Amino acid sequence: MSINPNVAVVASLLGETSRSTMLTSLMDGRFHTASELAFMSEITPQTASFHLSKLVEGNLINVEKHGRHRYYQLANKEVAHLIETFLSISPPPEVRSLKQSNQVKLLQEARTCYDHLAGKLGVTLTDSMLNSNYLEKEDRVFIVTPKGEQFFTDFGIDLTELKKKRRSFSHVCLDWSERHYHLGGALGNGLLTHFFEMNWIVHIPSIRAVKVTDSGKEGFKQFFNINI
Amino acid sequence: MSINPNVAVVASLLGETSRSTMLTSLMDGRFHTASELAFMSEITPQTASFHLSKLVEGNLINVEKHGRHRYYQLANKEVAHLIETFLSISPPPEVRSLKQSNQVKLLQEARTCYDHLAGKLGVTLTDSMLNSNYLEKEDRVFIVTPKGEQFFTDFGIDLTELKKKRRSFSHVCLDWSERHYHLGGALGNGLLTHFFEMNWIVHIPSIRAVKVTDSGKEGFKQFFNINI
DNA sequence: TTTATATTTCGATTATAGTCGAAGTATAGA
DNA sequence: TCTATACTTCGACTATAATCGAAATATAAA
Repeated sequence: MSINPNVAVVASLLGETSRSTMLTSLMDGRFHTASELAFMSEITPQTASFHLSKLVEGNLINVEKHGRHRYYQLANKEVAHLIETFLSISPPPEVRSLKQSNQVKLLQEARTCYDHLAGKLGVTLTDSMLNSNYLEKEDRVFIVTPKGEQFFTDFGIDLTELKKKRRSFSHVCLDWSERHYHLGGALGNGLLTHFFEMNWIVHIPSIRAVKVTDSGKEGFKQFFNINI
Repeated sequence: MSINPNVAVVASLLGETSRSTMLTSLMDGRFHTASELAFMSEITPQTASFHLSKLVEGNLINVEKHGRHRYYQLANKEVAHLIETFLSISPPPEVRSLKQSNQVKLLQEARTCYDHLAGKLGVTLTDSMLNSNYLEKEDRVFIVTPKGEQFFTDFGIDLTELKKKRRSFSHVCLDWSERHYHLGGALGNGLLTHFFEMNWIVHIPSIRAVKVTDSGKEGFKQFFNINI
């Protein structure tokens, strides 16, 4: 029977890898569904459900039910601030072997973040589209300019089709390893899918890293002025 | 293989009750020995040793070896700030029964903190001694005034004896439930011991709370002008 | 209505962290 | 030198948290 505030109660919620991954994913300030969070932290929906109810119980996140989806969000700014403090003092992922060290390098270079492109390639690509005035950043979303509409259509992306999808069309996604944002949402996913279709990038087995192929190098240079 | 900073590594160190109690105890900014910290978190020295090495490993605390003692301290201001953030958002200890609720009330009223008096009584007593000019607060220690030396001697405390002890003579101890400081160190312990000897206070079994006896009520009124 | 998808609940398994007793090392003090 | 104290290491035990398969529930889509 102690009398001090129980620090361990909240801290233990953050002290588990799956939960801390979920919370870090929620640091973009957006709503995420249970399945998204499960996928991002590489656990089954059952386990995610288990963790999410703990986080709700502990007042670290809120949930809104819409149809069969549950939308989760960080509970308040204090929680976001707490996680930010942790992110700033926490060590980068442990590297115990040459293999892991190489994997980290590959992941830093180019990887998928949920269902769009992240890592240095993701950031560079987003910057390129901003510089070319295909996109304009507005707070937490990216707006496709008229010039951009033309470009994406020519490039082979069906914007009308993407807009139909019942999900965020185009939003800013924060990347805590690069400490910079990149393009997410349906458009981010559309581009990623198209890069795979055109064989510009290929999956690297067992991790989320992707590798730019020779034709990809040409393509990124020609269409986005990116040298890889 | 993730790429984000590993929040869970640090958080899990805080997410265990014994360790968070130790860290909270270290929030007074002073050095504490392994045995002190073991006692405060109510675990054996072996278990404390186990936890303390984890905390050192995780760069949350520092250790200095002097003779057969190990002196532990929070590693830096960032750590202190982190724990402070947690203390401010953490819930008070869980109360699951009427019995526990009563225990919390008793602990709030008067209890021992390591080896001196804390709770409302500890704070009131310290305030009284400051108001009567027996003590003067200077940063993190209390200075005994000439008037205070006279008082403590008359009261039956052997200051010369207490000063001989190889420990802090008189320091400020922070109390996170009262959010206020009180007297700790050899003098704090000397007073506590004397209160027990004179039967002003008695232990309440199984918790660290103490109860003021009838003669204690008279005594505190007469010597310290405290109404209980 | 039927089928597919999102999520939760239940039950069982597994891994591991916290715990302490026993024994060891190091230092202080007599 | 001997004894007491402070602390650590080792080994074993235990409780519990994270995990997932299977199955249930709720909603959307066809």
